[in-house]
This record gives sequence, structure tokens and C-alpha cells, in this order.
Amino acid sequence: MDKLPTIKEIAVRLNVSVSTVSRALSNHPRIGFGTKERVQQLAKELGYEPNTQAIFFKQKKTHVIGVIIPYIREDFFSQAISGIESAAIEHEYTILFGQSYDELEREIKAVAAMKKQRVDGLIISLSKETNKYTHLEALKKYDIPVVYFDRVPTMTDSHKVFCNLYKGTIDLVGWLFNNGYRNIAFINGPDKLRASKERLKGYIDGISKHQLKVDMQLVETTDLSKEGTEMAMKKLLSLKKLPQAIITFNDYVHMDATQYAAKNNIAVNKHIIFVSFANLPITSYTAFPPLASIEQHPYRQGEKAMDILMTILKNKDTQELVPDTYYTEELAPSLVAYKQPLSSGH
Amino acid sequence: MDKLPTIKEIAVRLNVSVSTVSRALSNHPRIGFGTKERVQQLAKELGYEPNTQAIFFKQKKTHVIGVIIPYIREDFFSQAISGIESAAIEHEYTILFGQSYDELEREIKAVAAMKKQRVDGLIISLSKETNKYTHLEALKKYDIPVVYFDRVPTMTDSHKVFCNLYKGTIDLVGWLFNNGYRNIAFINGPDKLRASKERLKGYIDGISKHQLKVDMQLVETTDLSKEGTEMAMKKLLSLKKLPQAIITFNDYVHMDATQYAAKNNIAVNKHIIFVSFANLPITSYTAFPPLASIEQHPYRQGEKAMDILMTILKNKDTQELVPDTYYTEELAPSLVAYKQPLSSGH
DNA sequence: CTAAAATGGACAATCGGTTGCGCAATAGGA
DNA sequence: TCCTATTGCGCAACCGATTGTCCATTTTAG
Repeated sequence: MDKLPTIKEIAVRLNVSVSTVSRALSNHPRIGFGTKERVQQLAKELGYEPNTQAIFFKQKKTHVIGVIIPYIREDFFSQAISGIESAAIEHEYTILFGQSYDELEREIKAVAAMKKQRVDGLIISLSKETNKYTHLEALKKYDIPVVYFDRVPTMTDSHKVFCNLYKGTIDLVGWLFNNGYRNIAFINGPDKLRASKERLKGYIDGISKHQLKVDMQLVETTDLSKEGTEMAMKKLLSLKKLPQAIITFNDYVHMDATQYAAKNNIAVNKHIIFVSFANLPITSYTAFPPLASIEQHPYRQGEKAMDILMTILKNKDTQELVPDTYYTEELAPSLVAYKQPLSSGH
Repeated sequence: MDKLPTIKEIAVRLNVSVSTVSRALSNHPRIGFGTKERVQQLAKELGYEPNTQAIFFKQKKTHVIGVIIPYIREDFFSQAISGIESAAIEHEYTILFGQSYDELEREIKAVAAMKKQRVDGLIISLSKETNKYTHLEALKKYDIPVVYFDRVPTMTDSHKVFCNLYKGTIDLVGWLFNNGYRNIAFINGPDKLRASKERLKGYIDGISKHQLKVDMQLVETTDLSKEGTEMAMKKLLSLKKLPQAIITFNDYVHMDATQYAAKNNIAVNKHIIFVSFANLPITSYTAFPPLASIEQHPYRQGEKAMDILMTILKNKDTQELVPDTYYTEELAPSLVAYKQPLSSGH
């Protein structure tokens, strides 16, 4: 239970003042060579490490970044956290972690906790329920910058990182088209999610682009629950003309959808083929992996979000009057095809 | 960009001293009723919140707990984190998060970073490579308590939480026996993991318990990589007498093993049935879910680890001479059977 | 009516560093 | 030799709260 050595300890032993020790350790030019030597030598011997708490306290900074995500359990988010973490370590920042469990109320509480802890900044992926932003705008008052990722808000005066799913969806439709599929259905997510809106726009534009007719009967939505997805599938499977391909909102929806299809005697990926978003590594082990998937680069989104936050914080330090610029980073998604689908026989 | 109100701010406005404000806010008996009223009123108006950084700094505490795990991406660990997080929130502690990626070197670095940040305590699940504990024992010097979970060290002078896999494995063997299986193989993990040793002991004792002969040809090990598992499977499938059932080290091994088996024309869960450890929710979506699994309660392990840490920290506060007692919490695993296996026809 | 006790607050030290300012002592220039 | 730089270092304030000690009233008891 050794006491951790402090600057004072060193000062006393060397019979100099604490300020001298402080400056000697930071190589201040006004400190004589001999003194510097002795101080640094003793510091090493004692295994001195500056108390970052004390320093940050004086600097009125915590060097802690809050991160709020819906579910750590989702592979997408755990990868994002990894990205954030690695960028954070690089910048010597620390992560304060919280989950919203996709509930607005929990998100509000988490944000309040972060505020209380006086985080230097916040990175957040919004909950499914989030429809107002007062709890987040409140942070502006306290000068805590917020960077959104993936589940970003609609307002333009915010920093954000996301994957351009509009383009991704067009790619997915194009890939299906090129492989001979025409009657393409789509199970989308909740309407109010930006991600849903983008996908829908991409779907419509993608379909149109290939001179196909957009049939809204082929578009269903799910609240992302198993039941919601099954309802959507039920409707699609009851259409007079069965879809040849189904695009699902993400891999979780994909898994529920394919499981439901299989139960209802559909030859998954033969009779109807399935493609998806997210590209979870786990899907390769599933009974019915998607034949193509749009990779949304969660790790890079996390990294990027942290980079943006670091830039903002640095600008604040240098006292450059931060112009009201808002950083927006739009990552290009990439299509990953797992297997050539049967180009005929469907 | 309002300045956050401080105690001093309130003091100045009310023309009293900061100490009076401090005591008024904490309801100190020596402060007069009128003064208390005025102080608390103004504090509310200004939206005053105590600066926890400052308080913790004075208390020489950070209220931050370090958590180091191999991979956040593994469902087991992300669930554990959730458990830790919820317990942490309850106790008003904050989580500083790091991954070892199952490498000793990274683990050492992460521990050093935690030490530098002066965490109040550390919760860790050891990396696969960890064979020495000097980096962790170093924390004792600085009076930072360490609680291990799941991947716990062999030494007895440590606090730990884990699932009794010895018993779990016996249960699993018993379940197989009761369902008519006799020729039971086992793909174990790396020898040096405590978890492997326990499972092996459980396997041997479980087999013996039912008057079966232990045949070490039926026991293989994997380094947990896909390749390692495939090697193990290859050996098992080349035995003259094919096993009727295979117990795998965890669900990831299970998935690789069943995939390999399927590729080699084994009717998974018919010809050979598979049972496993971990009970990942995702397995229900896989092509070949295990027919039974030992749930290791990651969430509860995390929660429990945090509880133990809180107890230790509380004891330190109350200055009770901490007797050299080491908390060990052994959780009982539970067997989850998904489907009745075919009791004949294999 | 006076001495003692209770009441209500102010002062100042402290946690571990950082940093502006001032003061000697030495060095250099005229 | 005297005056001014320069060098080297100490003093003290500060970040935001907590807390022991002390002082000045007021109240109470004898």
C-alpha cells in the first residue's frame, strides 16, 4: 500500500519547491540543467506518474468521452465501440459507457448521467424511440459537443457520421436486377428512422432506375421485433404474385424473416432469395445467410465519430472561434455478395 | 455556453462564505434555517450540480472502475458488460473500458492505462494467453482491488466470480446419458485455461459416474480458432467408432464444428448430436443449434463481480482493517435443452 | 445580572498539480 | 566599475469542493 509519489514528495526530498519540480518534469527552459537532471532522476526512481485527475481537474477537462448506444449486444454496436475505443486510446481519452436499450427514457437518463460526470464530449447513436432532442440540445449550453453516428438526427445543425444507405440500397437493387430478379420486395424498418427513409428512397429510385414499376404492395415495415417481421412476411407471402427476392432492413430482420419463410415451406434463397444490410459475421453460420449484404462499417463509423469529436475539442482548446460548421461524414457502403445466386429457376 | 454554477457563485450572490453554502447544501445542522432555504433555493434556480470531479479528486477517488475483457464482440462478454454496467450505475460508478483481444501484451497495456487513470478498482476476464500475473499483482501496491470473472486465475489469493463448469459438464454428460447416448466425445479448449481443466474433470467424472469407460481418444482440444476446431473434428470423425454425441467447448466452437461436420456429410444432430456451453441467443438462428447448452450467466457474473468490488471498496472506506479474505462467488450453471433429441436411430 | 452554553457562520487548509510574477544572483556590456 | 540582462528558482493563486477550527452573537441558566 505504498503512497503514490507526488510532485510534493519529490520537492521535499530534493529541497526545492513544487513549482520547480513541475517545471523540471515538463522540461521548462527556465530550470537549470542540474536541477532538471536530479528531479527527473528521482521521479524515475520513485516511479512517479502525474495524477491525471488533478491535471484534468485544473484544466477543467475530464478526458472522458461519453458513448451511448442502443444495445451493446448488437454486433454492429459492439464493433462501433471497438472503433471508438481504439481512437480514444490513441488520443488518450477514456470512454464512459451507457446503453439506451432503444428507449427514449433511458437515453435521457444516460445523457443526464454523462452531463453530471461532465464528459468532454458525447458520441451517440439514437434510440429507436427518440423523436425529440431537448435532452441533447441541453448539452450545448454546457458546451459539451455531441457527435451522432449511424442513427443520426434529422436536424442539420449537428455533427454526424453515417453510412449512405440510399446509395447502398440502390446498389442492392441493382445487384438483384443484374442477377435477373425483377419482383423485388422490401421489409423496411420504422418509418421515423432516418435509415428507413433512406433505404426506402433508395429502393424506389433503384427500382425506377431499371425501368421497373414500383409496387408499394411489395414494401412492408417492421418495428424490428420478431413479431413485426413475421407480420410483414405474412403479408408478402400472401401476395398473389410471390416476390422473387426480399430485401430486409438488417440481418436481425433477415434472420427472423428467413426463419419464418422456412417454417412456411418457402425454399429460402431458392424459391425466394434474401439480401440484407449489416453484414454480421455471425450470419455465415446461420441456416440461411443472406446472398448479399450491405456492409455499414461500424468500426470505421465509430473511429470517425471519435476523430470528429477530437477535432472539435482541439478547436475549442486553441480558442479559435469555432465557426458554426457542422461536420458530416458520409461513408460509402459496400456490397458484399456471398454466393452467386441462381440466375435461373426461380 | 453558460458557465456551470459553482458553490462559489452561490456564495457571492448570497454574500455568504463558500463553506456555508457547502454545508447548507448538505443540510449541515450548524446552518440556520433561513440561510439553508436561501442557498437551496438559489442552487435550484441556477441549476447547480456539484462538480463530481472536484469531489472525487479531494476524496482521492475517481469513482471509475476499469473493465478489461478479451473481446467486446463476443456475446458472452457484451452481456457481462451489461451486467457490470447496470451494477455500476446503481452504485454511481463509471466504467472505463478496454479490450485485450486475447493477447497478453495488450492486456498488460490496458492494465497500465487503467493504473494511470487511477481507477478505483478493476474487473477483468483474462486473455487466453495470460500465464503470468505480475502486471495485475502490481496493482496491489497501489491498493487497486482486482476482481476476476469467468476467465479467472489459478491463484487463490484473488477475488473471483465464475461458473462452476465442472458441475455443468457433469450435467451435460448426464443429460446425454439419460437420453441414451454412450459414446460421448469432447472438444475442449486450451489446456491452460481453468475453464478447460474444469470441463475435462467434469467430463471424466461425468462419464465415470455412469459406469462408462473414459476413452481419451474421444477427447480433443482446440485453440478456439476455426482451424483448430476443424483439426479436432477431423480426428474425431476418423475414429473407427464414430462418436454419438459431441460436447464442444463453447458455442463458437460448436458452430465451427457443426459446419465442418455438415461439410463432411454428417447429419448434424441426427447422426451425431452436438451439445455445447454458453447458450448464445444467436444459436437459435444457426443452421445447427446445439440440442443442449450450459448457460453460464454472463450478465449475473458481471453484476456479481461489480457487487464484490463495491463491497471491497466500501470496506476500505470504513477503514475496517480488511482481513485477507478473498471473495469467491461460484455460480451454478444451468442446463438448457432446446429439443428432445431422438432417443433412437443413431 | 453575569457567566456559560448554544447557535450561526467565516477562515483557511487541503487534494496534486500548473503558471504568472517577482526576486536574487550571476553574467555581460559600456 | 556600474547598470542592465539573463538565468534559475521560489511564492502564491487557482481549479471546486469539504471540513476542522475559531470567533461573534444570542440564549439560557444560576
